[in-house]
Amino acid sequence: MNKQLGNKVYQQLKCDIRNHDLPVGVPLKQQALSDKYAVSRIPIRDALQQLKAEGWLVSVGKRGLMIPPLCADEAEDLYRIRVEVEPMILPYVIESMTNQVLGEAEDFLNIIDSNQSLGVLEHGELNWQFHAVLYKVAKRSTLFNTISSLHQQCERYIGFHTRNLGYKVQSQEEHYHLLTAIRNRNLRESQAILKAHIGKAGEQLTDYLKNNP
Amino acid sequence: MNKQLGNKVYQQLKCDIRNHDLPVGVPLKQQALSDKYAVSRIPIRDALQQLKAEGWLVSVGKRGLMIPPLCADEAEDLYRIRVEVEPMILPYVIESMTNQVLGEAEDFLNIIDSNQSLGVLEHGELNWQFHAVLYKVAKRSTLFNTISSLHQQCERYIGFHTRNLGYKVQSQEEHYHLLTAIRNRNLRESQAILKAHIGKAGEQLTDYLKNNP
DNA sequence: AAAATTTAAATTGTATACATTTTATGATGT
DNA sequence: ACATCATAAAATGTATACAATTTAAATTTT
Repeated sequence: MNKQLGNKVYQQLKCDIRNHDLPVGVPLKQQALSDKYAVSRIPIRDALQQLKAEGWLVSVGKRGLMIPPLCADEAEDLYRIRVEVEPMILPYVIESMTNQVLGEAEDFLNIIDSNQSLGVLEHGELNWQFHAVLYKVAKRSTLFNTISSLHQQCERYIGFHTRNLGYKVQSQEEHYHLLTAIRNRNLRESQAILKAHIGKAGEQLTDYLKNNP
Repeated sequence: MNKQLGNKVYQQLKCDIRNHDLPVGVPLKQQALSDKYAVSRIPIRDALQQLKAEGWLVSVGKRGLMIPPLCADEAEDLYRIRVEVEPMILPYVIESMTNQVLGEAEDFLNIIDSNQSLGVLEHGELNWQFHAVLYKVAKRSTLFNTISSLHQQCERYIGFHTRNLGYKVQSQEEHYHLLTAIRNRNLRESQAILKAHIGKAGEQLTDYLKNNP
């Protein structure tokens, strides 16, 4: 299961969708993509199907696949689910936490702090890396995969609220608090911080989307 | 996006996996499946990739895709997530509920009651139909899709606890209670019933799996 | 002119053939 | 006997070619 071209197309398309470089709501044509990326339609189809399975594309009748329009309801649902699900992994995280992993996580935060003018995409990626490195020590693959999937679905929306300089600063503050609570093996507090962290981001994003239809 | 053969293979494979008719943990060979179903490898690959995206198959290194072994931790995580997520849709369900949908849902329960000796597969399907018809009126596609995906991932595990005759009776009782609470537009009670309904099933299943390694 | 039917173009699905990669086998050397 | 490397076999990834389906256009009919 090592699709080289298929994977390349998959990555490229996902990147284009994240950057809003592709038209929303119109069906993608396999032929056009085949020409654009200079590969046959087989790897194109592989990439499209995978993107569909992950929610980056949705079918539009029998006409093909399209990039779904951004939707306040979707963002609201995704963040509200994350608020409930992500804290569920923290007991296992705290149970198995090591100093090495705490260090790795802190490194990600420092990288975000030091690079003042980070692109929206890079910031989102580093943000996920921070959370992921903590979640991974839990060794609960199902919980982790579910959380990871939710994060992926949120990716198209991040950037609408991370553009505010204010958000970035506050978000980092919450990250450090979370890290401290986990280091102290304080489950209740870490869960409360994470809940608030996700909930706040979700509310800001949802408000923005509702006011910019 | 209308794969006729691919879809047929997908359905058949999923059915075989659900019925535990296929060996677990060994990589599937595209060639063998191509011979078995008398179609080329292209639709086979489509089906495999879709099944992988939905968690019915997982990669085993670069050797291909295999049916993942059943795992108590996975069942535990899935049900605990469902306990938190599924009640989230009930406010919207109650808000938009109609008598017609209530009737449809009740029909499904009656079908389960009347057919005394229902196969595990059919019972699971009808059970989901009951929940789905209620959830659908909420018109929250993201929440619904997430719930649906979680249900799908649970499907391989159902049957381990639905074989007990006792469970079926109790489950139906809870279904009728849930329906009544929704009919009365009683949000708190309906959420409590649903939470308990899922939580109980999850515990029974997890206990069974932990005792039968 | 509007609706319905037919025809042509475009698009997707599938099969076959080939290329590439991976895995297994066996030879070689120490 | 064990490890290492070379070779062959198997399996997957990709391209091209063809078939079936769907969409659009054109024609006919009322």
